[in-house]
This record gives sequence, C-alpha cells and structure tokens, in this order.
Amino acid sequence: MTSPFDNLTKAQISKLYELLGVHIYSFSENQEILPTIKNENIVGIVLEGYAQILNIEYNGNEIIAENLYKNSVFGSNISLTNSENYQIIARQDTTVLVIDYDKLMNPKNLVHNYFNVFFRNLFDIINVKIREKNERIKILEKKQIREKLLEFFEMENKKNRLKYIYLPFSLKDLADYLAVNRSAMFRELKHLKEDKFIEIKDRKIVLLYKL
Amino acid sequence: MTSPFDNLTKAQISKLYELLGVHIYSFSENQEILPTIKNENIVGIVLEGYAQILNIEYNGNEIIAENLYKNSVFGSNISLTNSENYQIIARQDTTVLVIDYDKLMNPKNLVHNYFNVFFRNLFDIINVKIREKNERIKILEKKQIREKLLEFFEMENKKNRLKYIYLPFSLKDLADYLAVNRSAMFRELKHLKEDKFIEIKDRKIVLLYKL
DNA sequence: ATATACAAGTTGCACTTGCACCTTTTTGTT
DNA sequence: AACAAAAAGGTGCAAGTGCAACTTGTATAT
Repeated sequence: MTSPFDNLTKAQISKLYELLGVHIYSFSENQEILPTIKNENIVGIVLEGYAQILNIEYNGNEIIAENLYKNSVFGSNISLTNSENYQIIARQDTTVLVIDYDKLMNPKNLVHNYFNVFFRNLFDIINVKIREKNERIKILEKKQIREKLLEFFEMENKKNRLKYIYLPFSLKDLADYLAVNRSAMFRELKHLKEDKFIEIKDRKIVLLYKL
Repeated sequence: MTSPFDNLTKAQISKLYELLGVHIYSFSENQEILPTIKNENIVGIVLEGYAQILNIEYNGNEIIAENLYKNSVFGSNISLTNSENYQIIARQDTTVLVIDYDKLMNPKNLVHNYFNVFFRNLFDIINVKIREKNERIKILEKKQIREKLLEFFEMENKKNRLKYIYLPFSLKDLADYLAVNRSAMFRELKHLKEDKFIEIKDRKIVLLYKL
C-alpha cells in the first residue's frame, strides 16, 4: 500500500511542504473536519487517525461515502462530488494535511524531482480508490440483495482465495455498503444459510458453494 | 476537458512514446479490444473512436461498466476491477494507445519534463473519472427508483442550472445507468408526470419543482 | 411501400424489499 | 455486578420493483 511520501527523504518532504504551501490541521474525535474551507478546491491527506466522509441527504440521513484512514487522499476534485451536502468527521484524533489544488497542479512544480515522486505516489493511491469504487458499483448494480451479497462474497474471496471470508466490518455496515435495508439483508442471509450456501460465525462467513 | 497530450509538442509526444514503449492498435467497429493482453497490467488511451467496457455476469448478461470516448484513459489499475469477467468492445473504428503500467510507473521517467506533463494530464483525467463514479454511487445508493431519478435530475441540473435537463442518452440507457428495470423506471416517470414534478418531451425533461 | 430494428410506452402479477417494531445477544462503562 | 448502548436477529405487512409480454412510434434500409 503506497503512502504519499514513499521514496522521499525528510528533507525532500520539507521542501515539498514549502513548495505546495501545505497546511496541517489537527482534529479531535467527532470533530468536523474542514468546515470552513469546505468549498475550496483542495486535496487532503490523512497523516494520522481516521475520519469519514458523510453524504447528507435532504431528509437528514447520513451515508458513509468514504472511510479515510492514514494515508488516504481526498478532496474536492478527488473523492467528493461537486455537491455541498457532505461532511467530514474525525472518528479518532486526526491530523490532516491540506494542499491547494491549483498549487498542486501548477506546471512549475514539475521541475522538482521530489514533487514528481510525490505526485506519482498520489496517482497510485488514487488508482486504488478507483478500483474500490468500481467494485462497489458492480455490487450496487445488482438488483437483488442475494446477488449483491454473492457478488460481495466473490470479491472478498478473490482477495484471499480461501473458502471463507472475514467481514472487514459489522453486518450493519455491510448493509450500508450494499445500500440495502439491514433487516432485509439479515433475512436474505438467513435464506442463504437455509439453502446451504453459507455458514456464519460472527464475522467469518464460510462459502459452502466453494467447497 | 483535459487530453493526455495537452501542453506537449509533437516532438515531445514522440519522445514520450519512445520512453514508454507505447503500442498503438486499431480496431474496427464491434471488434473486441485487447483480447490477448487483457490480463496484463496496462494503461490504455483512446486516441480515436468510441468503445465500451462491458462487465459480463455469470448468466451472460452484459453491463456497460464504462464508456470510452476519445482521450479516455482505462486500464487494469484504473477503470477495471481485478476480475477477468469483462470485455472491451469498439463501437466505432477505434485507435488505442497502450502503455505497460510498470513502464508508466518507472521512477526514472520523472527526470523528463515531458513525461511529467503527460503524467499530470493523466492525473487530471482520472480525477474526473472518480468524480463521475462518486456521482453514480450516490445515485445507486438510493433505494427507490423515484429517489434515484430525482438525484440524477439534481446532478444534471447542477451542471447547467436550467429548469430543465437534456438527457445525454436514451431512456433505456438511463435505466441501465440507474441500475433499475426499464419498465419500472417508465412507470415511475409516469408517476412523476402525474404528480406534476416533471414534463418530458423527447430527451428534454422539465423540472417543474424548480420553477 | 414494406420490412426491419430498436426505443418508447404500458400492464398484470409474483416476488422482493423497506419499514416499523419487536426480542435477544454482545460490548463497553461506571 | 449492574447498567446502558449498540449490534444482531426476527417478523408482519404494505409498497415497490422486476419480469414477461405486450403495443406503439420512429428511423433506416431495401
């Protein structure tokens, strides 16, 4: 997993900070990140901690648009839609580095090798993000909960090639990820158990049809 | 809209081609693109024409994963999932430039300014792609067809700020984009008309609630 | 002018899902 | 140990949706 500062020395990172005029902000747990500069064109990098991007719907519903872990990259041109109806919340004490997008894209930067190394790292991180989004879309396109679940199992299974998968989050969060009603998903999981497709023990799901 | 070769002279593009050892392939209408090198780690750029990435489901269903127009960038690490169940089909006579991903990411490239300019263009193009995918996800997360439609209208409306939108594609394609059954979507459009939310004339949809 | 192909539009019906409202189990806190 | 809070698990029911099977409209080609 690439980090934004891979292959850069401390001295180069300092120079990079200066070149891009970065700002570093710290937020405590449950604090809103970047409420004031939200509508500006920025790129953020999570240096420490854990935060979430939430989409806020007209009815007040909050949907987790993205999880931001250490080294995650986000920003108006990267992970956010052009809408204003979102919020970024620190879920732990979190440190964020903020770069002005125009400064990042300034062609003059390209003469500095340390910048180009950094930029290449960003490219790599963003590519991973696209792959994740493609996976989610492929699941959400499925019309039935059973199909969504099986597609999800298939994808998780491809990552470790075992006959079972470990959920990286709670079943409740899985329902959100699949964008289906939680109890409807539970019902479908029960049917899958009854049909001997799967067995569930806590967060371990055994894929019986893979045996 | 950024193209991969913005701000590069013909001479620089030649040097770039040499540096990256690019290959250029031509495909005729309805021909499959890259059937042989599909599983290799590549980045493709559409130089001319129009193609589509199709996800192929276990039951043979084909879902349009992405439209590739001129200057679109695609590839195993960019727009494709890590599955093998997809196909890229030329919908017109199409010319594609292919770069080996490892060659693209070779740190030695970073000493060449023309490479860095090119790389920056790719970054820009890919960011647009992420924004598009975020928009689609935001729509697909909605549980009801009506909500999906209204979210779609909202997003299209934000792009031109008028009281109506022009569909960029057919209603059939809209149903695919929203990942819902076509006739169920028609039914819901009819309800929206009956409820005086919208009026439809061909591909022009008037948003009555915006008036 | 006729045939062909495809998008648009419609309808009935069975099945799936969301939702509201429960209970039980697990987890964390004082 | 007692309590609160959250996750897991469950159920009835109404509403929504997918699907199949149509009709109508429109454009293109022969």
